Amino acid sequence: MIKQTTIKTGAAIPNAARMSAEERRLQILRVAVSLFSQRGFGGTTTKEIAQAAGVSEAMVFRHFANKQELYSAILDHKACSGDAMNPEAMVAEALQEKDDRAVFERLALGALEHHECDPEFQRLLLHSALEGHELAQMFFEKFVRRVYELLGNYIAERQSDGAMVAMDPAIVVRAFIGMIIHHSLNNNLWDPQRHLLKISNQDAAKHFTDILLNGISSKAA
Amino acid sequence: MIKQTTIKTGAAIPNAARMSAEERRLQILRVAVSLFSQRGFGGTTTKEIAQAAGVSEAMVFRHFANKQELYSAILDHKACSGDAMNPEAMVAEALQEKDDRAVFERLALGALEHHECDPEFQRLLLHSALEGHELAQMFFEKFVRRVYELLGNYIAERQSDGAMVAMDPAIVVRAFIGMIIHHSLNNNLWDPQRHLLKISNQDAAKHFTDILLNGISSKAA
DNA sequence: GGCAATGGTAAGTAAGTACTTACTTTGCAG
DNA sequence: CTGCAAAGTAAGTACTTACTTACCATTGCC
Repeated sequence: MIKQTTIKTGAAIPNAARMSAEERRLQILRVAVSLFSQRGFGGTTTKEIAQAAGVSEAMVFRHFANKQELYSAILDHKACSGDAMNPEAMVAEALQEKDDRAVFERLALGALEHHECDPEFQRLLLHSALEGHELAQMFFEKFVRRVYELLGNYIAERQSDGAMVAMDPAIVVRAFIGMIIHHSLNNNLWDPQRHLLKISNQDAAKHFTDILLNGISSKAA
Repeated sequence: MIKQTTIKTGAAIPNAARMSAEERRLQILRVAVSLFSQRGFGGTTTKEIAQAAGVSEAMVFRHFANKQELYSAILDHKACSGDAMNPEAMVAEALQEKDDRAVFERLALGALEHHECDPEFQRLLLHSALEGHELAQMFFEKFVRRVYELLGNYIAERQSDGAMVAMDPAIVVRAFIGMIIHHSLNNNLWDPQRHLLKISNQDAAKHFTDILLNGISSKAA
């Protein structure tokens, strides 16, 4: 006869097994990511996090000293566990071969795919930027700045090659990043049903690159 | 002898005069705009709003039934009292004359200037979009959609004129709006010190239009 | 000058909020 | 089997929150 576990208290899932500390920590982190990205820091209560994780509130505070530390742990986790967080590696060979199209298109596609398969990240980042959290600033300094330098240097190089018209590279980078980020933001935040524009990431990356590299004016003009 | 008003209770400014209902309502609205744009809906307390307005909390609730209504009133006020909220009028003549440069540059400059002189608006809009407030959706439907249609139709027309290469107009619009919005967002949110890019609105509008219309590839290529 | 209407407040209340304490259960090494 | 550390909880605490009530003060009007 199987010894029925005494279910006095309502765990979220009846079969919810006892977890190791690390498992539980990660699980709390995961549900907190989801909640914070939906409602922001101020809009999410520790009680909700605990309920979503199927544990009591006390467990949240055993694993994280306070709400702020939980929030920081999340941003740390998200910002550092970067899969698509290494732009240099992503376009290294294209840079060497001076394959303009490959450089821009690959970067664009990388970003678009990343935002698509992890939409929470963008929301989380926006929330923390609006709330003035230091880690948003850190992400900006550590990642965005690098992309500006990487792309900016490449553009400067291609300009002196005579392959691109003279213009502050930073403006070009801003224009290109703007297309990509704004497109992701539309997909994730403003227009998730894609009423205004429904397009695959491949096509988006291709067309944004087309616009940047070739412009939309006809060659005949 | 001037009859000294009995200052028992601490109004923010000692000389704070008694206001008419409408004045007070607008004043509360103004300070609430500032606070909500800084901290968001959940992050702002009615007590803070009252203190910033130099009145008791009860006054806030005399003028607005509850916090949500105050928030709605703000978004209403911001979205409707549109000065730069009429894109059609802004570029009407340029559209008729088919002056591509004027159409895009004027629209860009209008948006950039608006975002610069009213940075709270962008923050407020982002907060409400993240929090899923219906008025963010409404703004999107009422304003953004109109810009897409306006610009999209114009681009389609110019394409059939043979003046622009064939490409889904919506993609072009998204690319262009992306440059502008993302630039404003950088200036207002991510990089207010302009470390990455310091440029006047005129130059930004001009260069973004350059990139969109002409592309950055040299004509010699 | 009296007096109603209106601008304004102090002091609540009930329901949260983040966070704690004191306690119970469970797996597992010896 | 046993004891003990670690996973877990119920029931708090001290404080804040949105919102209310019952009352005061100033103003313009007759």
